[in-house]
Amino acid sequence: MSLKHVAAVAGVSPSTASRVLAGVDRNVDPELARRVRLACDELGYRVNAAARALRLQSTGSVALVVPAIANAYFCELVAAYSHRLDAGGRRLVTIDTNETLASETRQLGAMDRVLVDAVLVVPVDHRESAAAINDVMRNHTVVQVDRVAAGAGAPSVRLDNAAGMKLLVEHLREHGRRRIALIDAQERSSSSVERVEAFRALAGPHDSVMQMASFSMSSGTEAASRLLADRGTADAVICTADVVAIGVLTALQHGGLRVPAEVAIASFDGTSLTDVATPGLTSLRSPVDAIVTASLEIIDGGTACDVVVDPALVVRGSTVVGS
Amino acid sequence: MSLKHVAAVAGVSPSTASRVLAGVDRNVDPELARRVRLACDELGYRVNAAARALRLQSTGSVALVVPAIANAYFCELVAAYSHRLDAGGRRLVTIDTNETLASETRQLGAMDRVLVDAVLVVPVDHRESAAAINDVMRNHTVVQVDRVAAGAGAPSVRLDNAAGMKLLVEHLREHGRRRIALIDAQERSSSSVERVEAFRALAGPHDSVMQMASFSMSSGTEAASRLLADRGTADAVICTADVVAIGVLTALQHGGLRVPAEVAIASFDGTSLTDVATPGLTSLRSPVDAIVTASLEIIDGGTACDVVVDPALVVRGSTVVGS
DNA sequence: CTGAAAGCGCTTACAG
DNA sequence: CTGAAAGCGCTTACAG
Repeated sequence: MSLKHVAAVAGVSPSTASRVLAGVDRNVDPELARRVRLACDELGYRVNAAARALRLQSTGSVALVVPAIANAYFCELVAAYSHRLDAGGRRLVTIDTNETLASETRQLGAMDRVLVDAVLVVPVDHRESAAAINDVMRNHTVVQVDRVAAGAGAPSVRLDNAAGMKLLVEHLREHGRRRIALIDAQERSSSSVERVEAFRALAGPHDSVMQMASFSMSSGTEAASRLLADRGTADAVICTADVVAIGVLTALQHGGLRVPAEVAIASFDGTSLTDVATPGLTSLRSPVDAIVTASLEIIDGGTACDVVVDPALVVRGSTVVGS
Repeated sequence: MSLKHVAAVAGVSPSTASRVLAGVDRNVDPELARRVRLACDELGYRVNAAARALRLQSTGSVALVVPAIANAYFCELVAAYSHRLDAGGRRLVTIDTNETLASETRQLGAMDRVLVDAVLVVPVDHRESAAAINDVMRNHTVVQVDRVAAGAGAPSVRLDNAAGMKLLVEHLREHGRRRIALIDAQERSSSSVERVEAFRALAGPHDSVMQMASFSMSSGTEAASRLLADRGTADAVICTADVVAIGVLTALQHGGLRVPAEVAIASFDGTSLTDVATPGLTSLRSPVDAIVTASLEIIDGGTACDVVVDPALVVRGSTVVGS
């Protein structure tokens, strides 16, 4: 099962066997190479990951530590990183921390059992996540993505949440909305903190904030039932995740409210979910490709900077009739 | 950065330093232990994953290779495995193969760069995936989950798809449906093959099958628009994924069809998505916990058997008024 | 072109 | 209780 066995069967030294398998060093007698490959097939040999990584001091893998892949936005991030790394002969391993600090701490603490060159992390908590992140940094290149933890020494790539919120609120104001309900979740995440703060700064006396348990469609339906309970309180809704917005949209419609006539709905993220509802969902498209590019550049280039990317407002029928 | 440095700073041998850090072997002079821990903190030392794994011949990690985490069912699987392993001091690393054989082959081929003890794989293709799976088996304990590939030598844990389809069809028939449209995707997956085959065996002259591109809500909305185009063709829909069913349900309602009065909708999976729509979605609840338990038992026990689990029909308002 | 040797960083019998 | 030594499986200068 080891290279030594293969070499023995092929009648060569481990050095030669290694050269053949690595594909490096073209200068190997074709006949010997053939024997090595034959021996591999016979023995069902596969190189040992740990030994190889120990020797090379590198792996081709990157970890992405996300709070919850059930959130469509993180799904999109996973897909984008996975695709990009795959194209470059590397791979992504995703680790879910279930939006809990305890699990995040455990998972980051155990990164020394996972073979990766770098760690991309979406911190669960805007304060408490710092310790675990600083810990992983001892061993790994780390980049904070989408969210940050105060006191964490890792570079970051994130959205300009304040600018995004401003785009959404101004868009709704332009269309006459004066009673906007912000529906948020995971209030301990830095993005929530930033968004809620930006919203309050722009809010008028009739605007309000509602906190839900999680970024999920069911949070959306639950928020909608509260909204329906005091019908008329809100003439617009902003969700901090489009997966929530989809739930809100369909549930409000079922409750008999006309969208956007009676209630306008808009959200952050702008994943492909914005297409599935009727009407389409006005959202803030996150430049996922730019985020992926910037964070991988930090990892590969070793430059430790903080990058802020701009969202773009995409107007659809959920806020403006016929869009 | 290595244990040798730590030992040097603490004024002990690497052996002693290792004993202190591993926590094993309580018989270490408390004073030496203190010095070792101090040195660790000072130097920011963290154990090297590759070296440790090479020495111990084991890691505490398990890989789950899924076709697409955008499918809510796989999200649920990820969450369940992750939670269970986390509780046992192990961890899950998830790898997405994007429902393509090429990516799956690359990812499985590169499992020798990822540090895991075992690989749980949901094969993309019911035939072509076998080669890559047999390859990984050289190095790893492998279990096929949810789908299988013909010719793959790995044990498997899966749903009784034929029984599930029978439950759904009979339920719809009992409620008078005679024109059932089966909406499927990923027809090269073993689960699709089994489900479509079971459906055809039960199908009458007015039942039909529609194949979509992917398991996503947008596939559902697209399928719905086709259904609406020839209104009256179907009086019931079975989706092979509930994420698709949610798309179908909301889009059909927007198209003016009453559910379940004019069209009944039911699906496989039974994830938490079944709650978010109105009416609730009748579905075949997959026993995710049983799947997780069975597959981890195979991994841990080393027993190589094929396990088939039974789905349970959960009736909601999408097929029977008021359920 | 090929092989013997060193070494990646760790852990654990083994001897003291 | 502690340390010197061996070895996990691989790769790559180095010498030939």
